[in-house]
Amino acid sequence: MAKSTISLDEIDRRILRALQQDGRIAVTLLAEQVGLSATPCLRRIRRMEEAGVIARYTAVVDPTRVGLPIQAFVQVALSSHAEEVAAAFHRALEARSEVVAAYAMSGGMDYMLHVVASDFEAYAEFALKALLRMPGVKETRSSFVLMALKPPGAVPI
Amino acid sequence: MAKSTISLDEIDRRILRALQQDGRIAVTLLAEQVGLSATPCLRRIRRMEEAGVIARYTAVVDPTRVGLPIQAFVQVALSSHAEEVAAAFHRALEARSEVVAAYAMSGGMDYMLHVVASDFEAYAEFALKALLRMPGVKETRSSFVLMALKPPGAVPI
DNA sequence: CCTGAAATTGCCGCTAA
DNA sequence: TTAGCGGCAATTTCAGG
Repeated sequence: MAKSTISLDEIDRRILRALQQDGRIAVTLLAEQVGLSATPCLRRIRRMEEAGVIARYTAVVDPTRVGLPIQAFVQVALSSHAEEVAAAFHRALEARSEVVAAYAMSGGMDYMLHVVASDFEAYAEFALKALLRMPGVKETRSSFVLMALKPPGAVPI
Repeated sequence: MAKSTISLDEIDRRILRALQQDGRIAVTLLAEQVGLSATPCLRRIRRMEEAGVIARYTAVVDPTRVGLPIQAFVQVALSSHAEEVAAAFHRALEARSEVVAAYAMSGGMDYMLHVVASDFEAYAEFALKALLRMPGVKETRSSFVLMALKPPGAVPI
């Protein structure tokens, strides 16, 4: 896991597509699909893992099935952009597991957060007690997910 | 993969945590970690897969390493909320692989899209030629990702 | 292609309602 | 007693050299 872009040929891309579609596919089967034998196929996978192209493997858990039916996107503006304030805010985000993704953004608001919660009460607790009290937070704007039309999926390769 | 919420005990949750952390972990090892033998552990995994708790397994590909360094969140408002218009819009979204995630939202804007692109030109092409011409689209507002602080990660269980 | 390890399945035993 | 759950052991398939 390091460095910049490495070059990928068509076979690498096929491997990535297959692994995005099924992260637990057997290497043997995958090799067959991409027209390789298992050994070189595995070598390519390892190479992409080490280059950070494949960041990790994960089971995609449906939040609505595990008691987390509330999802929100929250835009956050900081009052200060001093490095120290930003760093403290980042640490505060790291510590909250409700925040499943966080991005620094261009434009009016400084951050975009993706948050899950078990109910509105839990969400309110997070928004009012945790988020608004994080270092430097000036303003937040929450929008709730009504329906996931296209759940986080594969990157086009 | 169907139905509503099934009940999960502490062992199920441990399994989910481990599988979110490493989607390719060997069942044998996982079983050991959660204090079971492989057979019941695998049975629980299968049960959660079938219940849709585990939606799928995937390799997490870093878009910046595969030539897709531009990411944006786009809010979209439709001019009509007629079911037919919305359905056509949903289909149009499905067809665009740049759209890696899409949600119907509460509040001012109707949708939130997560979009990846190879460069600003490609993004502009998508935004102007594709998105703005999708059925019913009235207004869009794009914000670009400057940095992923917390890349899409595990749901807290 | 080969060897050890893992996944999977059948079968049995235990426990609680 | 029966439904549910866990474990052992045998078999098939896979990972990695």
